[in-house]
Amino acid sequence: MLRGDITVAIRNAVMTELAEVGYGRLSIEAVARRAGVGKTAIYRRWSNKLEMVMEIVSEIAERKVPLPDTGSFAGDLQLLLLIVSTALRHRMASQIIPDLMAEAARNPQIAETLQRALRTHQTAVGEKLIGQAITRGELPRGTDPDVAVDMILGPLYWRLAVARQPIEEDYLEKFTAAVTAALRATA
Amino acid sequence: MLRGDITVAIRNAVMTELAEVGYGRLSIEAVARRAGVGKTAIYRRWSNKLEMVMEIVSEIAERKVPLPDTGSFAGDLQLLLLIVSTALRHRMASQIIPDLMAEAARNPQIAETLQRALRTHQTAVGEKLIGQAITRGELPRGTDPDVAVDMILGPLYWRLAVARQPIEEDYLEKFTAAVTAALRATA
DNA sequence: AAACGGCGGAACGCAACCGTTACGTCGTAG
DNA sequence: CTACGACGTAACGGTTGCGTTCCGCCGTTT
Repeated sequence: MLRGDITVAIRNAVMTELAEVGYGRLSIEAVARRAGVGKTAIYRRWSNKLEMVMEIVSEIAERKVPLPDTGSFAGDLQLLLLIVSTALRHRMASQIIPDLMAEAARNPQIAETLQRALRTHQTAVGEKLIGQAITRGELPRGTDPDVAVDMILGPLYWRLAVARQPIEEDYLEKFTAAVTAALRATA
Repeated sequence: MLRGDITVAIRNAVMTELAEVGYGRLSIEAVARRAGVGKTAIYRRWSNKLEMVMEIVSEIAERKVPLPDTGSFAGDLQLLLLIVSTALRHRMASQIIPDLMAEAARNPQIAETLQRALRTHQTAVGEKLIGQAITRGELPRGTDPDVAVDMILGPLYWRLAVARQPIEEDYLEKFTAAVTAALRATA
């Protein structure tokens, strides 16, 4: 029986190492070193760097995020923005996600794993959010959830993970107003 | 005198290699191999992998892009979207940019180089675009160019470089309408 | 008490790169 | 015609990582 505490130590080490040096330069030896573990313990669990990283990352990525339902679209939206922006501010997310995204452009297996994890949540959240708003009459019936998701997550991701600019206090409010107006116009 | 054709061959090799394996795994030997050149030719020009990549990338990144002025905001916007989306569809851009972005989270020098190249263009385009529209009376005076840039580039980058979904015909139109509505609401 | 199995540690042969050096070739400037 | 300098090739010693193997330790199970 594989020891659970060792597995946990390895998982943590992989995530830390991933944030620090990225997938490309992540080495099994460094993971073992950081976890305070023999290489054998790792190879007893996974046979590859790729397999190891994918198993660990997708396990984390598939944790369900509770969908907001505050009673109004503006409330839902602001809460969602808050959740996403908080998540993206964390070092783990803001370093690991872009890194794996870049890697996904090269490795189909990474791409598939990531896309599944990401798109599943994405469309789920988008459709629920937009659906609720339409039911409430806050958005026109023809609103495109696809465009909506892009208009919501895109700027946030851009600003936090790409441009790496801070989000000031009034930004989220302006942004909420902008997105609401934008979505009404897509119908 | 260093031979120009050799320099060109190296530059091309670096870009190709960068797209193929990413910065983290890019090796001088591989660049030399691909360029059909000795390692000595490379070390005669740059002393580092970092220095080499930075010099080459920033040279390319700083090429000026003509700013659109079609006479109307909708026209400007649609042209800009077309330019950016075409650029991001190219393998070079869609692989190298996210890769360097991810790397920038770790390496301050890469971050600084990239940010300068990116933000310079970004704010220039944004301010010109928004400024023109305000002058024409198409957008209210208080329109925030900062938010505007995020609302324009964010979704595009997200969709093309992150989610890697195609952009259908009617998407750009819907998107143009959405952005226009969004910006009117940020004042 | 004995057997089992996961563990860390150490070492294996192999491969890739690093950054540097020495050498011989070849085109061009003087 | 000569001298220079950029070039490719090859090799250097050193480092890092791969994936594997063997060992001895130790807690659990039986």
